[in-house]
Amino acid sequence: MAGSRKQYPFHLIEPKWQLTWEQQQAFRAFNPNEEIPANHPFAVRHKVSGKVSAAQLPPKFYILDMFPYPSGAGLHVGHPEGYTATDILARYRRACGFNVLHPMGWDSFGLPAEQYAVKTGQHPRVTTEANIANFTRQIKSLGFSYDWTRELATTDVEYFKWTQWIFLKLYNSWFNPDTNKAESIEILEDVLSENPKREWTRGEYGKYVSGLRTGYVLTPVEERVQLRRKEIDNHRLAYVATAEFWWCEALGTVLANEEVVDGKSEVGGFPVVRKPMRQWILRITAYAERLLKDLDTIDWSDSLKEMQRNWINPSEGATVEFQIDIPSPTVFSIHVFTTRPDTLFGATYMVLAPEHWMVEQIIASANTRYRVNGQITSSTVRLFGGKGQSPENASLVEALARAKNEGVDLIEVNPNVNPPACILQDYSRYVTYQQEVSKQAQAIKDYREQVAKKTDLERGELAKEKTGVFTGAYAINPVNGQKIPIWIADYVLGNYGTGAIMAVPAHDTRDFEFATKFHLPIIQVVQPSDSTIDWQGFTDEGLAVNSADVQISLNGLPTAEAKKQIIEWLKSKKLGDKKTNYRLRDWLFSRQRYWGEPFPIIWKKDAAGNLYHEALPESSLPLLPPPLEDYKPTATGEPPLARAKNWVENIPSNPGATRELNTMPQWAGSCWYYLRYLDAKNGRAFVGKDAEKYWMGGDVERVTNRLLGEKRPTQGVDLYVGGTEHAVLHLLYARFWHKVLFDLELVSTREPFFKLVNQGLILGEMEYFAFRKSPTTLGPWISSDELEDVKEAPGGGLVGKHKTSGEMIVGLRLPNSADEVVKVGSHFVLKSNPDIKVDARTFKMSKSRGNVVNPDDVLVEYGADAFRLYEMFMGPLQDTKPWNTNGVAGVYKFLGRVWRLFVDELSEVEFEQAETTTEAQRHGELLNLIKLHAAIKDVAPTPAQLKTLHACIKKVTEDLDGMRFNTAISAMMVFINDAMTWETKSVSVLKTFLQLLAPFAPHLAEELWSKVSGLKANVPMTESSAATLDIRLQALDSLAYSPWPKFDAALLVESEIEIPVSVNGKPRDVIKVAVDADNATLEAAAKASEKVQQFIAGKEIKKVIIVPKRMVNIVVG
RNA sequence: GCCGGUGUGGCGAAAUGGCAGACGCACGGGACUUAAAAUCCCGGGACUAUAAAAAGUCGUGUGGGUUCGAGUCCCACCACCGGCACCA
Repeated sequence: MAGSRKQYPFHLIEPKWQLTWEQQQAFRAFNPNEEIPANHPFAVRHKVSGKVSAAQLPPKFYILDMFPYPSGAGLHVGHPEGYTATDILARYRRACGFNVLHPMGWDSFGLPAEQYAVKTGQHPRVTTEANIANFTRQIKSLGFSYDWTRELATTDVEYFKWTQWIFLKLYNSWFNPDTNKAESIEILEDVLSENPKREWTRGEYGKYVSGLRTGYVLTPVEERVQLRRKEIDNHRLAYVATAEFWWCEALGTVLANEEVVDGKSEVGGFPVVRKPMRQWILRITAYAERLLKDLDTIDWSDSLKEMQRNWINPSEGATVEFQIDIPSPTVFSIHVFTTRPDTLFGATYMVLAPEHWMVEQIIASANTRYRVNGQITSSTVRLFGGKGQSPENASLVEALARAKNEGVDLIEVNPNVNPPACILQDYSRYVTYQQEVSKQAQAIKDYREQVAKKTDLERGELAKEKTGVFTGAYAINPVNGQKIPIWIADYVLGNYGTGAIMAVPAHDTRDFEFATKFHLPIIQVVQPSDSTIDWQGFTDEGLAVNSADVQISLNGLPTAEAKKQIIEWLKSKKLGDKKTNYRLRDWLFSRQRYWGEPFPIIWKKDAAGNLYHEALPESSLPLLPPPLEDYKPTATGEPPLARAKNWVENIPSNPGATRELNTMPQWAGSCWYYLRYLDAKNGRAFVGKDAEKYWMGGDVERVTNRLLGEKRPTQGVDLYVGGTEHAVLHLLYARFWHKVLFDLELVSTREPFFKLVNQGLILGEMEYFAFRKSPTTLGPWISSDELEDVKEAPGGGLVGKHKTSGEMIVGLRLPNSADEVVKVGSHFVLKSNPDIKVDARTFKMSKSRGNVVNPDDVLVEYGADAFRLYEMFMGPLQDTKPWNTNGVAGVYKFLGRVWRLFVDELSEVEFEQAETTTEAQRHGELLNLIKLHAAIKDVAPTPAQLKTLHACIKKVTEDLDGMRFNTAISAMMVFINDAMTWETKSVSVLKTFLQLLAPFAPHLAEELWSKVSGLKANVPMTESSAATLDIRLQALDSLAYSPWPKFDAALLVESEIEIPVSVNGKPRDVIKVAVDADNATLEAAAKASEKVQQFIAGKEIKKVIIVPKRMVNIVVG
């Protein structure tokens, strides 16, 4: 194809129209009360200008792309796939009369720019801006109708100022479980304050009041302040917790889980250790239920919704409290979560996660003893809750009294409950316990160390065998009083449920494996309905057996009923309750990076020396990152920001305080960018209220989409298109922030994205592989059908197992497949040796494979319109599909046919000659040399032409509504194939066709539109100045804003139609009948057919099925 | 293992339960040309049969079922792709 003659001068047409659109600001979207210039095509089309209210504007259509990370590699062919789809729909909706918002921006914080900065010392902003410039050039060269006045980058100071502002909103809010929404933290502050502004003692805030205001009256003031602060901080939507991370001493940095392989750093293979670090976390789990439920209100694909559901993953079950059997001063009971409370009778042991806080308590409990003889000692008081505690507590007084009376000599105090609880224990039992636990203490310690070294992967999918150790302690099964051992094992995760389980080995696969390995008892409590199934390891539902005690019996109950009854029983005994657990974890929100939004947080010390955090006021935003010379983390593992000592320690408003050193993750900026587009230049708010209401459809009056005539409200972004890689994280995080903003009445819709479509992946071109024995020594060829389990091999080839010999055979890629491969029958073989079949397959595009297609190259050769058209013609938007350069040539040829339908060949030759003799700058003017084709005339179209046109309008319109771009394009090809045969071509028909083509190939359509429009000088002259007139003329006849054509069904009606006739369901002939022929006529015509006669002659006709206008089926015996 | 999706020519694909393969690529043939490119026209599911045409049989991953009629609906299975994965 290279070097061949151009199908049409796209190299001149495309820049010309891109410049025109930019100068006209043709695709600017207007907000309510924004000044609309009278000569803008939007003003002309909708007859509005000046400042116009939301009610006077046409209905909105917000169509959004997932904004890209501007990487150094530039645009990938996958980006324009989604962008073209949204652009086609934006242009279509604009033609339909909507006020279309179609913006673009940059998700520009990110690791690559920072890594480059670490290497070179250059500020990441420099790289980022260069990359944005390159992306902008590439995207603009594709002719998308973005409103560039709303462009934003998450790294813009004026943008991340508001990202920080939203963080402050999260920091200053808490989730009230009673109202099921976020509320201002001020409410909680007031509830807990010594002198509340309101009386909060009753209603939903009662528990906080009694917990902190009345329960701690005896503690000193400064401690009360501290406790209150702790209570408040523990409720914020943005909170601080200490979590463990992989720390690599040699690299001086924290590593992500994926960067750690086999306990060593992926880069360099240095040792890594788990290190606890202070982190910011967002309380997304509070929204788990709403994030799950509201999925039902939005129009996303099932698979996408399912992915989100899986991620949140609710499981319904119950919590159960197990008392610890052994005397211990601080541990009284362990709570577990189970989805099978009905199997409680089968719980034969318990397992704690190795990192469970109670494990330490168990070890510690063996090393301390508290013995009292009815006397208050200093240690009793310390146990009780620290200095200042008073022995006046009723529970303690009573316990002491009983200890004296009953001669029991040990008191346990649990200060973890409020008020502290006391129970009596037998000292001799305690000693036995102590010995047992001490024996296990070393094993526990060793095991925990061993587990800490494992990666999540090793702990999870790679774990072949269960491991664990006995703690020495026992618990009591509440339902039957059985004493069961407490183990620790890493198959129980610390961060799910309560971090502890009741093990029911008979009916849980994992517990069964563990119990088998460690010889723990296995008791059947569920009977499978099919008695041939072994009950051991049976995890399905059945009937409860062996599940009775004096207090309750579940025997004979089906699982569902057994669950219900046991939960009721647990509830009545205050030992447990129904509970839904979510797999969703809180969102770790801080990163040890430079190139991210700094937290508007400072750290202070109170009088007692306790560190606490405080938010900076909104007025201090934006908080800029300090300039640095070295972007690496410090040697002590502090984030890079710690290098800016002056910035960190010298805070004018807060002497003595220090700044938070972490930054926000890349997800932060992308959580709300779709809101900023609505009002991108607003300096006073993250988004203006009117703009937000109009574009998000939050105004109740306007939720019914007038133009679409749909009853369903279209709230939020009307269409959001992007890749599946963001199916979970980005889309979940953004929904979470949106819901918080909704609760705080900062946005007016519950969900951000009403309709969402995932574009499919574009794979590389087809590659062919031939197999041979020992390829390095050019061994004999082996046909691919002699192999099985053929897989991708490192290095880009394939490897498979020989079916008979079992030998591993390597397949090498054939670099010149067109020359080396030929098709024979249903498969490909080597040209040089037709007995050898080759393997043909496609791969993901990747740098290492060398199969990446660069859009710039395609554009040079075929132009933007062909590129756009091809990406849409490849197949359904959502499907994964391989790239095929020949396919681009195919649609390019189609555009050439469109061009040749319109233009005069001689004038084109003239143009081409002029191009060779004229200097390059003046080439654009030469387009005027090209004349319209002589066959195009201002005449009435023939009925046949009208039929072809209206069939095309119908198909394209319906396909656009259904986002079936590939079939819309084939409909246009059908039109062109037909139109090429017409002797005279009506301008009106061709103009209408250009309107259909315009969303897909806007440059070519505009160029031809301007040419055919010149044919009809139907615009009346006015007295306006020449310049205005020129713009007005353009605006009046703007293709982008010309109303979308409507098809006339009456024109599509045929007088005669062909319908198939089948005999016994097999099609035998086609008959031509009048369109309104009745059934009798159809039947007669069918039977009269000669071909049909051959099959029905002499046979009994049992039945004739007639579907009017569709088919006739004759059933014979 | 669990969940979701997809299986149709050599390839990308199309078909409200009603003529399977529209449209395009690749391929083959022809026209134009000194020639090539470009363009225009024609032909392509497999098999049987035939000089050719007509014709027939089989065909939408596999096996069943519903129906006058199934790529489409139902049941079971297989393969591939994607997500989750010791989540109690």
